[in-house]
Amino acid sequence: MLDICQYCNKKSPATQKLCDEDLRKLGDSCCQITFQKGERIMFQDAVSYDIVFIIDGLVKVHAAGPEKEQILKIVKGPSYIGIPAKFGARINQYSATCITKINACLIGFEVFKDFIMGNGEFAYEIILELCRNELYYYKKYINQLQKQGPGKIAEALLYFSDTIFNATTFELPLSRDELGNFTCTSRETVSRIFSDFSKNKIIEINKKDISIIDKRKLELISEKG
DNA sequence: GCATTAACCACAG
DNA sequence: CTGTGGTTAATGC
Repeated sequence: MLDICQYCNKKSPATQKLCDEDLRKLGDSCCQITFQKGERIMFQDAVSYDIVFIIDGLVKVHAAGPEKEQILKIVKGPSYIGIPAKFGARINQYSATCITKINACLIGFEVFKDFIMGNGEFAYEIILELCRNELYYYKKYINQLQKQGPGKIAEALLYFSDTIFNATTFELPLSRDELGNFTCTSRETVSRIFSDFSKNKIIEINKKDISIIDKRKLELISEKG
């Protein structure tokens, strides 16, 4: 039982920097859980307890706005999701819901903090992940403010293709409504742009199965907004 | 003015 | 939940 983390072959880049003793300490505070699709793993407005590490699977990070729930990010494991929650505030500022079945580790905050305090390499890996996140948000911020519909959708499709699935063919993990929310347009706009892209042979789409046919064109649309 | 873009509404499948 | 059509409002020639 104490060795669960030592022999785990799904360590994050940060935990790979831990020595055996620390891994044993981590094992004591860590518990691995499977969540089913649709289950919520973090609740906005609840007290945050643990750092959540997604081993595999897709998670939707979202928060309540004045009118509706806003999808902030789609996260693919391996990735931490509870770090800003726990370090930034006592109360969760966002929720996280599983899009697919996922495996996750819940890590005790104190232990996690001890590693950051005591292990520079561990801390460095965590900072790397947080910085990449921040840069991603900068980019998404500009995308959403300055691009028109087709640019936003193209951007999202490329994101799924390049970052999430590493494939030109994939199953869209969101409904049209959710994709509209994620890209800051409406579900109707998503529908129209999809059929438009399809007519112009940029993508092939059948329900949620998407194939990117003309990636160049998609990149062009995304760049030009 | 006129064209473009996209949200909102409504209705059908 | 989706796709489509009409309407409306904002914005830019």
